Amino acid sequence: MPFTKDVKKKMSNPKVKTSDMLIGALLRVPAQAIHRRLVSELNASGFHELRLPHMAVLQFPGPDGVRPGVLAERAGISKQAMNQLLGSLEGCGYVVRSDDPDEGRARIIRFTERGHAAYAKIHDILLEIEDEWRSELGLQPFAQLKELLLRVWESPLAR
Amino acid sequence: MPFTKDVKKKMSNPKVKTSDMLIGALLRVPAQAIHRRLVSELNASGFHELRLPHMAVLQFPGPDGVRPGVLAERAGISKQAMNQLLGSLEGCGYVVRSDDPDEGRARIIRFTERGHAAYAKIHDILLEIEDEWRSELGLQPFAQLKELLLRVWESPLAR
DNA sequence: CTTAATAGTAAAGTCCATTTACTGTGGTAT
DNA sequence: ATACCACAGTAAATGGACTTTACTATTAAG
Repeated sequence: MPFTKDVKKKMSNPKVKTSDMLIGALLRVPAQAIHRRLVSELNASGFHELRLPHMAVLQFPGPDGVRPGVLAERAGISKQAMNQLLGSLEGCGYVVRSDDPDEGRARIIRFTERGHAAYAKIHDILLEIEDEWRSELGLQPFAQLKELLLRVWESPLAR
Repeated sequence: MPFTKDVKKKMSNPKVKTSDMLIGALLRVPAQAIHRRLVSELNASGFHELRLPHMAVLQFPGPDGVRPGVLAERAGISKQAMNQLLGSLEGCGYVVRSDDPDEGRARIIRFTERGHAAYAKIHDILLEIEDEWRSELGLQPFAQLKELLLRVWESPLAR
């Protein structure tokens, strides 16, 4: 009875100027919204074990064929934390940890069928979100936004 | 089926097309980078108690004069979680929780001097980051990027 | 063969957030 | 007015997630 499904109420939004909003908030809020939506839509699609932290593993470009240490570095968490997440995902049947045939001390993450399905679903949801953004912003401005963000991605700013 | 075959091993792929990267990753990576930098620069500037979760409180437009419940809603966490963070910040001397003179059941968060200093520092760091982005992208493209993100902010996409 | 470096793992501890439950205030309808 | 209910905030227990510290196993260098 307490805490009904938190429905986002209207945040009273008095006209804001570009100069008021700093790039931190401008990036953070929509990124967070996408993140949350990913999890809730995945849960609704039968992948009910997946939680927000698991997204650190499923992040682009995905864990398939990658070593745990690399995944940890990508996500910006310790190897131990990543290993725990991988254990959790392995327990739910999304990935398997197999030995690297070339290096005895290394392991390699592989998707299971279920893992592949979840990753494909994430891709679908993201395409869906892109469609919404495209119709809200317009085709050309949206392309421009992605282009600008890609320039950021390729620069040292994103490190 | 992973959605790209060519970049699954190495991130060092030099030429990436806009269509390959989805908006989720394009937003997430720089937002994360900013977040981490905020914490580490704050720590280095004498605010050594501040951790990543505390940013949920210090997020724009800040907690000064706001009620706990509103802060919780902004950050997308429960009132209890927010209350715990506020308790932590109060313990470190960043904020105080005072009673609302108008409504007996409400409380109001106020910055201490130290809190104001930390918030100002965050603002400085963000301005610093904006400068870097501006010189990397160019003045006009950067303004365009912020303008586009502001349109997203004002739309239902960011909810 | 010894030593050092690397990849991964395990256990303990800490920090954070959710669940559940409670107090106190404000409004409203009988 | 009393009763009732919704709302703002708080508190304790629980569970989850990440870090620190420490360990094993493999590889490479001397």
